[in-house]
Amino acid sequence: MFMDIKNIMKNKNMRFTVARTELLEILIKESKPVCYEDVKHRINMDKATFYRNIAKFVDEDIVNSFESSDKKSYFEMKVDSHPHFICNYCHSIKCIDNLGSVVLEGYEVESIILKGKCTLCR
Amino acid sequence: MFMDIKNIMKNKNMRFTVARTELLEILIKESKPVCYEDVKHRINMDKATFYRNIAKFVDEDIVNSFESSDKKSYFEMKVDSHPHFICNYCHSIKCIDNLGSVVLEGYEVESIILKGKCTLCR
DNA sequence: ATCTATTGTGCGACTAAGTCGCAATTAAGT
DNA sequence: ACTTAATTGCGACTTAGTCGCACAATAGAT
Ligand SMILES: [Mn+2]
Ligand SMILES: [Mn+2]
Ligand SMILES: [Zn+2]
Ligand SMILES: [Zn+2]
Repeated sequence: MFMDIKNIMKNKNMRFTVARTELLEILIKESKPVCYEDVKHRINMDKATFYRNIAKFVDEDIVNSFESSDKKSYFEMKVDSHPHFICNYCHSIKCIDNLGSVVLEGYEVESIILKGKCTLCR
Repeated sequence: MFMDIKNIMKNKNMRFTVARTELLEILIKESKPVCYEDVKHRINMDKATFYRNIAKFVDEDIVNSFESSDKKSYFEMKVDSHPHFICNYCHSIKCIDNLGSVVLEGYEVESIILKGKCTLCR
């Protein structure tokens, strides 16, 4: 795992730093998308450092991002890309595995977000 | 149309005001989701007035809302609800009509957002 | 038509997510 | 070890959206 991150960095021509290692470790371990607040709660990382590294990860296709109904951005590793359900009422985010593939002529669909009322809220 | 808005307000037990009429007229005429900036560009309406009225419309199920990749909220009349495609690169929003219905067991899906690369950006 | 209770509007101050410039630090190749 | 370019952390800044409050407008009663 430690070695994995070092290799990812090498492949993407990015320097192997403590901040990036800690951030990627959280993203890899976590099974849900995380926001800056989530990361800050676990490790000491500056806002700017977080957002700049995340932007680079997104740029390098390592990480996916989307905006939730709580007006914050959430981030997740891009491996095993899947849809997400966001509750408009409690703002919880659920990863969805059992949804047929959605194809849209002319567009390159990178992520799918379903919004509505979750199991607990209805 | 003018009468329609008055009736909507009556049915929802909301006062019939100039601000609400102007805002609903824009939402009804517009064929794309709009943000505050879009509305401000067309009429003189205070931010607080806009967001408070929009929140009420959303609450009363007249209007749908979602967050775009430009970190702004967009709003659209709830009639003829349909999915939207948001480009992660140019942040354009397209209304999608030709997509099969998505059903998710246990959840009440209110809106569907597809994100990715639009026709122009790829 | 006027009066009154209640709701809506506009303004300015505020909040909070995210960005930017800059000086200090660190990674990585020689 | 040395050098150079990339990265980090800090504080200032930007901007979408919220809040409190004084004033204005609505809708119903008289
Ligand atoms: Mn997920
Ligand atoms: Mn639409
Ligand atoms: Zn919920
Ligand atoms: Zn585009």
